[in-house]
Amino acid sequence: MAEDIFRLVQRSALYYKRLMTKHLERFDITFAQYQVLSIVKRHQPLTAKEILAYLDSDKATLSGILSRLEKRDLVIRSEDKKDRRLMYVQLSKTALALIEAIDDRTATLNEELLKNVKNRERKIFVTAFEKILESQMESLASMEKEKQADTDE
Amino acid sequence: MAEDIFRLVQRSALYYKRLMTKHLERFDITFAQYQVLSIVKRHQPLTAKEILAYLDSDKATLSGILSRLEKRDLVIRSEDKKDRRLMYVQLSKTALALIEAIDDRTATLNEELLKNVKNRERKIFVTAFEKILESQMESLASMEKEKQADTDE
DNA sequence: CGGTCATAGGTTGTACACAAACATTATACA
DNA sequence: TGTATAATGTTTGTGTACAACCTATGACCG
Repeated sequence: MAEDIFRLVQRSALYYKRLMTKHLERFDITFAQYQVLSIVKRHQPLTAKEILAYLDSDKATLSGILSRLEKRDLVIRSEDKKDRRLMYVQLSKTALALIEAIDDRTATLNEELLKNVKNRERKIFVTAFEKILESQMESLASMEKEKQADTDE
Repeated sequence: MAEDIFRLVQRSALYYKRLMTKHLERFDITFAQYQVLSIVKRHQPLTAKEILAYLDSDKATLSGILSRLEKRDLVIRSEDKKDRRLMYVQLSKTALALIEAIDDRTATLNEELLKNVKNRERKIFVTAFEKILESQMESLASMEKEKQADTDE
């Protein structure tokens, strides 16, 4: 039972990623790139670390994504004059137009995917999901702690 | 709203993968490898294609996973005498013992993650999820069809 | 039989997830 | 002020997702 639920989650996430990938194909960007560009658009200018907080992804991964985006002139990286460890990220004009063009269609697609789920169900769905997420985060944290203890011996 | 729901799905899938990865670390196998080994254990011997049907993953990905598992003597690949295109996969004795050791703990972990979600909620959750999955599959199929049409011109 | 087509699987190339090691710059504090 | 420590990002290496291409084999049909 519990196992089935997590299989559903995994599967749905996989399908969603595939859908978005196909959806974004004609704009020639990947799902991960789109997510980064969306965050940047909403909060720019912001640092790599701040992007990570929104996406909770990994700095190594993000670094690669930003490099590819920069190479294609979709983002501009510039360092902070005061704290030179910081990298500020901004969208290029091309990217801004691109994201705006995509966002509408994405919203439509998302609604389409939920068309058979009634509002009442959605609420319960979200509530249950939030509880699961919380447990997952707790579990992750306690596992990290264990590992820490192991490393310290 | 719809957007938030899919963010939840993505996030939960990500966390689950991280959790399982940490959980499996000490057995020195990855989540994907564990999934493959589990399927094989339950249905062996079976062909690569059959594994794909259970996991709905990709043959290229599976091929790599099986190669790594074979190199570590966790699975045995052998071709069918009658139809020499087919590759049958079986677990080694080591792998069988390994999976049995892991499965119990995994079930416990899964239940743990759902401890705050009541049975009634679970049912609605699963129902809603199945509807979403169905829409996702439809959407994917129609996108594939579009692409097909484009290719054909 | 021979030719075409379909099927099972592997190979290659790009992007991503993530751990681990690294470089650079800030900060704390003796 | 100097030195240890922390914080921000990049690099490198392994495994995975997936498209596109390739190989070998089987199936069908004239």
